[in-house]
Amino acid sequence: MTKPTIVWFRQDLRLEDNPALTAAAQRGGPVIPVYIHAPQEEAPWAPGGATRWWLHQSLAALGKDLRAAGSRLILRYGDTLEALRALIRETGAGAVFWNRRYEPQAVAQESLLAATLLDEENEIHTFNSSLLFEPWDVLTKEGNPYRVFTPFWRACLHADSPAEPLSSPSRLTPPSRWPKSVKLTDLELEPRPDWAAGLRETWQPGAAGAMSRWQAFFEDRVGRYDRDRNRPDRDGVSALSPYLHHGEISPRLMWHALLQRRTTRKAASARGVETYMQQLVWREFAHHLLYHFPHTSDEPLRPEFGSFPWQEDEGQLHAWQKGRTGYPIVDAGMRQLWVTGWMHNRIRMVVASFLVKDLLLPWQAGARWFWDTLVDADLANNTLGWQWTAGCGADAAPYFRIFNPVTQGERFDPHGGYVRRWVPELSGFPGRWIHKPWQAPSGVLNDAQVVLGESYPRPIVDHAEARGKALAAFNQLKSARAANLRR
DNA sequence: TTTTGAGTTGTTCGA
DNA sequence: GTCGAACAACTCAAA
Repeated sequence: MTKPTIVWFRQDLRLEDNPALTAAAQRGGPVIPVYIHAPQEEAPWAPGGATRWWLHQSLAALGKDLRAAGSRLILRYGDTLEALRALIRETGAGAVFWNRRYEPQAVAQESLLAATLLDEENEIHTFNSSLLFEPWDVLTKEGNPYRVFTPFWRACLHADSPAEPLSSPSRLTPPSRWPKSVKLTDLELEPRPDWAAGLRETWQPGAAGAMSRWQAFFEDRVGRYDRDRNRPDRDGVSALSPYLHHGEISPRLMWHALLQRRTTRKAASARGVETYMQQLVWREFAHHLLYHFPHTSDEPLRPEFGSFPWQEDEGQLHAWQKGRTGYPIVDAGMRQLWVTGWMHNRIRMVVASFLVKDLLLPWQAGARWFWDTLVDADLANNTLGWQWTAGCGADAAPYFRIFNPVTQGERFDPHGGYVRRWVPELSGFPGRWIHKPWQAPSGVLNDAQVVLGESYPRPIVDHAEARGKALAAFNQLKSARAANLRR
């Protein structure tokens, strides 16, 4: 009789297209699904508050899905190696299967685990469930990792297609006796005091929620994604990022559906489909970059940025975090993040540019805040996004590209619907002034019952002035580098 | 080895 | 109001 196989779940919280689970099921013996909560092993990037809330709901959903397949989800906490050893001992399992992760801490942890477990005469198999391509497979002709998106994108399109998605195993053989599991609440993932009301109203974590959101997006909206994706006042994006991060939907499943749609549908929707595929490849790019440049979650990819004259200002950082900068589009984004654990991508760029270029605060401070507040907090995506904005990353925005928060607001939230939704004290403001209330005539302010500096803040910096300072700071960096080169 | 073409997402200024 | 140019070189990837 085949010994039991342990399937160690992490960021692959689904049954469909889960290679480790399917392979374990195909061995024919009992399958023991387990999740081990060990945040100390992820330091300094242990899951933040919003992610932990999400994880709690997702583990509940995964447990339910496993029960429907005749199985269970065993929960443990503490040291991962010890937990796996204990399970092997308790169940007589002879093998541990898992889907790989690609972040530096996870890679190091996995190689140590694999070596130890192999040494103790267990069978180990690892799989790829989260990426379209392996980071070591997409390389330039020189054999180096790509640092520019467009050639990376072309290389992905020309590479062998990722494997077809696997269907869920219909039934998982249970062990003769289930090992003990702690209760989900024992993992203490949910916040106390409970601040998660906005998250609950916004999201349905878990594979079922992922699939219904994906299907709605794929049927109705992906065809005009190229046009609608920059409009935070519309439902133009897929909002699948938290599901992708936790592996509740398979990027391969999405990729194959998109590829097929691109070749069979008319040209009008092809552009939307391709633009969305590029977003999946950006996610891929981010993961490959962090794999190849593991220090970049904390340090700039371009070393000269190590001497950038970042400021330190707790008050301004706090105003940014809480959405009280006086720039409505920035404040709307930061409050959407605080309430829902998510922010529209266009607005992420706007608030990030504001932190880094208007306030000259270090991108790491922004990355850390996002890490704690986003339900989709993903080390690779977060790192790429912030380094891109700051100009110190791969294929980064040139330093003189400084977003004007008023222009961005007027262009992408032209009627002010997004601002009114998230900044209720401006809900009576007319569209013409909503992105620059400090310029509004006093009659407009009176009608909207807004007293600047009281009910809504005045701008904490003057953008034109801040822009000048940022350009000067970047110039300083440039001359410092030139001096270094001469030395 | 050298050369060449190209690079997610912007803003401002002046004609 | 609209348009093109300037912003500033630099690095990457491929031929």
